[in-house]
Parts: sequence; structure tokens; C-alpha cells
Amino acid sequence: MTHVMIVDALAGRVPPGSSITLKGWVRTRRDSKAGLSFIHLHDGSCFGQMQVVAPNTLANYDSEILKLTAGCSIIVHGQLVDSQGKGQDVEVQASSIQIVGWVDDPDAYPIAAKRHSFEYLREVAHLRPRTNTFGAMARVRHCLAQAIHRYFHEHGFLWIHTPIITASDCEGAGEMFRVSTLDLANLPRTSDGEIDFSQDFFGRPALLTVSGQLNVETYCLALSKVYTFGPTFRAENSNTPRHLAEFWMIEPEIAFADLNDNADLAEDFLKFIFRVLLDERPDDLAFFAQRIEPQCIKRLEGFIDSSFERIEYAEAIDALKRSGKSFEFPVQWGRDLQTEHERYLTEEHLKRPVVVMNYPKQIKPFYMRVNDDGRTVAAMDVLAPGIGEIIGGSQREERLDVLDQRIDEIGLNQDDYWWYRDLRRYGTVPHAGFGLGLERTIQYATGMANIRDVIPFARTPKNAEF
RNA sequence: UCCCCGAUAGCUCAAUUGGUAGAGCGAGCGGCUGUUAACCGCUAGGUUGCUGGUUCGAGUCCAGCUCGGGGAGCCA
Repeated sequence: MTHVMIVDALAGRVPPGSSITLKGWVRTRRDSKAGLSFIHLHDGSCFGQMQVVAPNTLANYDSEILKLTAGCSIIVHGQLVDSQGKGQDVEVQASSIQIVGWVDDPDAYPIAAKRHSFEYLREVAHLRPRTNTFGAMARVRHCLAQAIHRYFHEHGFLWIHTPIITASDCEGAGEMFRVSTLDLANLPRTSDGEIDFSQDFFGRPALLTVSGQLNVETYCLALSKVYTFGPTFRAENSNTPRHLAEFWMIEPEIAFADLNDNADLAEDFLKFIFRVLLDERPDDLAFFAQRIEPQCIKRLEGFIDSSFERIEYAEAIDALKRSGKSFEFPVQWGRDLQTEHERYLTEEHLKRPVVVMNYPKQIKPFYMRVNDDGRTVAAMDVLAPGIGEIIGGSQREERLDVLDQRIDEIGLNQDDYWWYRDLRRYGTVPHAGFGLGLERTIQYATGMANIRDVIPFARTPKNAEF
């Protein structure tokens, strides 16, 4: 008897009549007076479950089988047969069932065989992977992560492992977490009363990265096509369904490329990973369509079949002004788009993902390339219905004199960016890249409303229990 | 961080104008059934988030706190 995963048994990759071993966790048990019990078994290999038929002739039927409850772990030996009942094609006629782990106090088992609210499940994050939703989420997340690596690998990109810890506190993407080994209760001080970071582990202030972009640009300007994919940290006190303090970000960077090349890449890339998801996880997507967001599969198919809507920032402003809508925040060239504006553009005006390009330079970071008009920079945001900003990117400023001017304008110190500036001194080339939030991508694909439910262990303000 | 809303049984919720708490699901026991969110009956299970206040009396009213949700800002 060989151990098979339920996915293989259900998919017909195991010949009917085979003697097999299954290992997994009980979801439900139903007893029949015909002298048998039905056990639905999950092992995480797919959305589906295997029905195990346990006859009362099993030695431990009365003593153990009848006491199985949701969550118990068991090993089943038996024969894979065509099901006599409705609801499944095959089932396993058990010849023996070994209980590996009981559930203490079934009355208080946190994952009962019933619906639970997501709010509640966040409080039992160590057990929620046993639910349909979080099993599906984990498989979708894995599938997308694999598809991302596959896309880049197949297109000649190198995965660059940019650092988690950075000494640069000027990455310009929000508040950062400090990394230190100093004794908080007894901080060393310099003569003028400041904290003496020369005594800290790195001999200088260190922080968790908010973006690998500046680092990955160095490899882009040597290896042409690169990307990062790793954890990213923001210490913002953000309490929303689309922000995490720790999230995973994908940041490709391409050399000899402009903003249009960048948008082309974003579009091709997203279509690829969603195609893979539709191909490889139809079971889980069907669940999300049935129980979470009815439109999610159609939305992905539509995404793949249609081209991105690309509009200029100035066009977006015009469209908002002509919308006739009364917005809480004013619509005016030179001001950033508010959430209500983005929602109108992507959910009402165009009703699909939209790329907004070429923003006023005063609302964007120093590293974005100044356009010929002198007023805008080559920035782009990809907005998705229901999620908002899913991608933020730009063509980078490759001209040292312009870059320096921007650093000065914004009030930053050129010396702090000495190695970044060096890239513009030695063989500079036009280049561009973007950042994609993995969790927001999963939200878009599944319809999951809260970002805390598309990552195994959410890190948010006042929450790091697990 | 700001603005709203919420916290009652293991879970999801109910409880009139303040009068000492109920249901469904889950769990246990029994019945029935190749069952499948099974069904029927019985049983157990609660210092109503915490602290204080008003009152003869607080789940209910008031204040503070903690936690959670939605919206906003920051962004991916």
C-alpha cells in the first residue's frame, strides 16, 4: 500500500481497485445504521476531500471510529473504489484506520464543521489553514508565487536577493522599523545627548527595507533584467483591509527601457500569472467564485482577454472633472488622486484595471524620470477595481544632473545616495520598474476582502500574536 | 492617526420603555439513514470584553480603557 495524496486519487491518477494509504485530517463523520461510517478526509493537496467508508467490522470501530470528530488526524489503509453514493466519483473502502491524533475537548475545538467569520478565524490563525477558505488561499498564494518566478525565469530575468536590513532611511516609501541590538532601557548617548548608533550592531542606524528598488537597480544596470521578490516592511499605522506591516512585494527592473516598456511588462506579466492560476487552481477558484466573490473567475478571464486601459494623469483629471460626480476631495491638476477618484476611474468610468501614467512631479519621489514637459514624471499606477493600487512604478531618472536637482528640490542629501548616483556616472542607461503587492494580487484574484486573510500570518498594528 | 459601528454560550446571533439571558449551529447521549452543510429527540454549556459610575435594580444608560470591523490618510 502506497501513500497517495488525495489530489492524485481524485484526479484518476490512481487505478481503481488499488490498495492505497491516505493520511490526513477528519472534516466530518456521519454514521449509518447499515453498519458503516463515512469520513470526509482532507490532506491539503487540493480543495476536494476523500470520502472514506469505515465498516463496523473494523477492530476499532466502536472504540475509536465512532469517536472521531473534526480535526482528528488518521491514517487510512483501504481500496480505492467507485462510489456507491452520490456526490463523489470515488471513495476509499477502509480496511484499517489508525488514529494518529485525537482532538481534546471536541466541544471547544475552534474549527467546528460550520461557517466561521474571518474576524474570528484571525484569532485562531494557527488553525485556520484547516478551513476550506484558508486551504484554498494557501494553494492560490503558492500558485501565484510560483507563476511569478516562472514568468521571470522564462523571460531571462534574474532573481536578486536584495537585503531585508538596510542602512538607508531615505527610501521614501513611508515609516520604517528600526533594527537594533541596543539595550532600550539603557541607550548609549553621544556627548550632545543623541542616541549613539556607532555602538549599535551595524555601527549606524539600521532599518527594515520598505523596497528593494534602489538596490535592485544596481544589478539591473549590469544584468539588464532583474527582479526582487521578498518581504517588505512598513511601520505605518495603517488600519485598512489592504495594508499590512509585513507584506511580499515583487519588483522587476529592466534596463534600456522606458515607461511604455514598463507598462507592457506589467500587463504581460499579470496576464501570465492569472492564466497560470486559472489553469492550475480551478478547484480553489471555483470555491472563491461560489462563496466569496461570484465574479472572480470571469474577472480574471476578462483581465487576460482585454488590454489594459492606459490613460494620462491629465486625462484622468479631465475624466473626473467631466464625471459630474461630487467628490469629497477636489479634483485638480497637481493634486494626487484620492481613493474615491481611483475607485471612480477603475470601477465606474472604465470598469476594468487602468494604468494612469505621467503624474505631476511634485507628488512623486525623486528617482522618477522627469518628462520633457518639466512638470510631470514618468510614473505609472495600475489601479484594480475593488483593490485600488496594485502596482506602482516608474521610469527612473538616469541623468545625473537632473537626479541631483530633484534630490536638492525635495530636500534630500546627495551624499546619502552616493552609490545610487554612481550608477548614473558609470554607464547609465534609461531603465524602469515597478512594485507589485503579492497580497493585493491575491485579493484581486480571489475576491477576498481583507488583506489579513490572504497571508498566513498577518502583521498589522497591535497584532503579531502568531 | 482621524470618523463611524461593534464586543452576550465553543461559533453565529437575539433579548421591547432598564426588571437577575434565549435560539440556531457545534458538542455529548439516543433514534433513523449508502450518508454527504444529513434528519428527529434529549442533555450540558454564560461573573453579558475590562474598570468605574448612575439606579431599588444594568446585557440595556454614562465615562474611561482594551480588542475587533467599516471608511479616510499613508501606500503595495
